[in-house]
Amino acid sequence: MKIATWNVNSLTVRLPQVLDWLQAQQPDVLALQETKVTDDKFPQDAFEAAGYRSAFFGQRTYNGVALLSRHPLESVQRNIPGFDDAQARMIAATVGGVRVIDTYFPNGQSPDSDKFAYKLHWLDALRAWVAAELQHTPRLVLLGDFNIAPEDRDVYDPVAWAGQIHCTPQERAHFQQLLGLGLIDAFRAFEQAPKSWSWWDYRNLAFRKNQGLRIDHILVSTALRPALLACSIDKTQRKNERPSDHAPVIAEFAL
DNA sequence: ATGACTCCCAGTGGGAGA
Repeated sequence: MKIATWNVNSLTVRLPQVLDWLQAQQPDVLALQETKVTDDKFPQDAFEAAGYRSAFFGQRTYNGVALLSRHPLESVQRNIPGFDDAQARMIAATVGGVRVIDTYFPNGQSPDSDKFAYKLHWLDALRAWVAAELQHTPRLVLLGDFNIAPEDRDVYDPVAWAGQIHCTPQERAHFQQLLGLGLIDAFRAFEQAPKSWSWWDYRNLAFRKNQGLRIDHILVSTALRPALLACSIDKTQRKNERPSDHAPVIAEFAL
């Protein structure tokens, strides 16, 4: 079983690439972020023709998440229960007995902004809910665009980024608290090349210079860890003519 | 370097992203 995540930065713009990628990679589940489409405009038929069911939760202009799956999507949950949120940032479903939680963490803008306070509150709510979900379904995957670079080795220039958004001690502490629930960073469960990123700024020829951050993650519960076979970032997508600024991350399981 | 790019909604510019 192959489970992947990809921030597509507008599904309207990226739909042809997503369809091509599904065809090439044949993931069982693909979690999308920043779809930026309302539910009435979600391209459900195009995915169905490609062999994928979908569950989606979007809004105009910003945010928006969706799950594509070759298998039935059960117990679909949109946004964090009990957390009043005007932004579409989470969708979860159970696929083959695995709870799959697709998240688009708030960006946070800068540590002194209201958006940063919102990010921290959102993280509190997410952690509490994921803890409860783990009790209910121990086989769980939490994946998506976390907008957190967990360690200095996940940042191309850790000195320049020290204390900046994505790299603040508060955000990194939250990431560690998520791991503390009984989750493993799938990418770091295997040997990886140094300077592995999942996002590169569109500006400054950042991709060509390999100046990026690793902020897209797949966290796997301890109950599912024995089945985890591999985890990788697909950099080839960034070489498209009109790429997303994020690359897909893929985890493979013996399931 | 106060920037650079891309997307969106807009409308001949500006906000947001990360």
